[in-house]
Amino acid sequence: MKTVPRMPGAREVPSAATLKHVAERAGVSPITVSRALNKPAMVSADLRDRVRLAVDELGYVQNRVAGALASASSPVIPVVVPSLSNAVFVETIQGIQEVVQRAGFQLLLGNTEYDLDREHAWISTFLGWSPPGLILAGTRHQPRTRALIERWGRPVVEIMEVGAKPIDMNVGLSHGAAGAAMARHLLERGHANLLFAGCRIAEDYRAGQRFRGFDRALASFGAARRPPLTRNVPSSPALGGDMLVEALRLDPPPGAIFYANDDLAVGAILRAQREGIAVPGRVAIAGFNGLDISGLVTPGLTTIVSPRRAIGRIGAEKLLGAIEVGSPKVRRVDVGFELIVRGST
Amino acid sequence: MKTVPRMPGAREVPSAATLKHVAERAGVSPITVSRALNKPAMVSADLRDRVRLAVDELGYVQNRVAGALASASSPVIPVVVPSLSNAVFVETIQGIQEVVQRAGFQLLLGNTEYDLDREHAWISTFLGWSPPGLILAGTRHQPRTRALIERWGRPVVEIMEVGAKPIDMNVGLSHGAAGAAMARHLLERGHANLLFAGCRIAEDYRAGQRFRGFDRALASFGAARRPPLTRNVPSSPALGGDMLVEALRLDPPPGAIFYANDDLAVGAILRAQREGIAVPGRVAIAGFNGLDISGLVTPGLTTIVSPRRAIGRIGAEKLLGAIEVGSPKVRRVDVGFELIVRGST
DNA sequence: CTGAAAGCGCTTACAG
DNA sequence: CTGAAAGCGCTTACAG
Repeated sequence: MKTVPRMPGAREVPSAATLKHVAERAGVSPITVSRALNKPAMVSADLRDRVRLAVDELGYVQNRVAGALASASSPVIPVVVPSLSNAVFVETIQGIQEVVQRAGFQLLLGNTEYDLDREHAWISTFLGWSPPGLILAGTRHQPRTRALIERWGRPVVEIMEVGAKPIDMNVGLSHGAAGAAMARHLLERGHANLLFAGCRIAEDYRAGQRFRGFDRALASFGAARRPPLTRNVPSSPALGGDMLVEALRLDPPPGAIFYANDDLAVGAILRAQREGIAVPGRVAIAGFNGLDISGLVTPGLTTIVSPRRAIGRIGAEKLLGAIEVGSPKVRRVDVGFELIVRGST
Repeated sequence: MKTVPRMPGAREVPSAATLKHVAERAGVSPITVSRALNKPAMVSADLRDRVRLAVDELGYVQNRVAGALASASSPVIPVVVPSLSNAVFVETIQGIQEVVQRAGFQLLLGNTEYDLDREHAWISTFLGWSPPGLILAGTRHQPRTRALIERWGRPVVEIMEVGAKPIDMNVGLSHGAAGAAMARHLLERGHANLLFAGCRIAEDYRAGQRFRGFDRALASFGAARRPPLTRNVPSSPALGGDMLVEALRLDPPPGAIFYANDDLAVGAILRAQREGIAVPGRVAIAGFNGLDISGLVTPGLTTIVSPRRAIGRIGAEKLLGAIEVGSPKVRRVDVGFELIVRGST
């Protein structure tokens, strides 16, 4: 392989074909090659074919970095999420991926592990890539993060929950309303001493919003309220089972448990089954998210379906729309939720 | 906000602080600012502090694109996987993320949906980002893809299965050996008429390797062999249940079913429970992957644990090692697997 | 430990 | 529909 000579600004790297080489081979200018590749409609069919041929012959791979520097915009969409352990975020990312990939963008993924300092670091790094827009899970950020994004000035979509004042656009659902809906359902079913159980509900503040919506609804119905049962480790089915056992030792024992998510709730049902705890006879169990497996356990899990794939898709579509034609009229989309009642309550 | 004047090569964009602005403010040269940020050890503590201060005052965000172009290398690690629906790849990605993030790299994620044309497209695009290395799930690629990567010449790790001839480095396990181990176990338990059940085992060729290892082992033990039960849709717990029902209608009905993965197998156990099918009395059930939930269903699922998080971690570590100090001696790591015997067999 | 010069490989308006 | 010139914001060796 050829190497470029050592000169100021040069590095010792096998020299790959560049636009210039393709242009020479096709007998056109580099500009024409650039257009044939990026805006084929602007180039005559004849030249387009000659360029295509030269590209194939040379095995030319476009240098996206140079393109991004020259155009001050990269074909990437950064997505910042708080966790990958939770299937919800993975499915949301899939929804985003579906849409942005079709539009020729790549996904840059940042995982904050529910740490707002890390969120700031990710966003700051990502902005250095000159992306045309940004997708963030959540509406809670540090003030400096918000300031950074606002100064930056390009389109942003905050997804998952609908929040008080979005930075730009916002797609999600009301977790407070979801919690309230579950409280009403459990009371209507005649359960008493309702308990909320979740993990890290300070960091996972959407779970906290569900708890507060749940708790306020209990108050409004005049039902007994109690503090949530919490653990400071990530959710898992095994933990949901442990928390069930712990909850049943409380005095009075809960007549129903509303788990912060289906991972926990499914684990509770499996544990109940294993230990012969009657559900919902002794204790009713409900979850949140509507994971596929919630319908397969016995009894089936009553849960609330969060349309997370749709959140990803709609969020990405709004972002792409704003990138292409400027920010839209509708800044907020509440995708709602659906209560699915099954045997567990 | 200020905008730059319209000139050839310039775009109408609010002008953000650049290295030059930071340099002016700190009273040093841009080179020094670059070093203070990227190689702080090369700069005196005094200048480092002045630069830091200027950076904060101006809210300077490093332009990674320009840095990548100048240095012919981006701080990104592209990762190409065949699916995100499968928890296995998500956990592998988490293992990779853990390691590369600590080293200051970002993850570029490509999902091929088990389509090798899309794999080629992703890799081709990713190479245009000048990454220092590449992580690919799988060892099967189109010849043109292999040629592209080999010409490129930087470190590559192929993960998931140990394959015949890695492009560069390889971390995974032998899926054939895993299939054989499960066949031996089921035969030792006295089960007969063993059946393999999976989805899309042509595209998901690692599942195919498990089947072939399983099938060859049956042959070597003189046990009855039969074609696999397959479906041409993605795996899911619900589908595993359906396939159980279908399998039991075969003549002769299987004494044990080895599912291609735990998603299917867990679904089969839940369905068996719901329909009162005795496991393992009427039919034994086994899976592959060792998902957490496999230990929580009743009966517990016999499965093979694939150390996927470790595969991600080790793969990323090998890649970073090769990026820093050149390709290592050990090109292949077989991480092995573990058979976990529970009540379902 | 610090700096001046050159260059990375593209794309952007403008003119034709 | 096509092209010449300038510039994007950094980093790389080299010299001091």
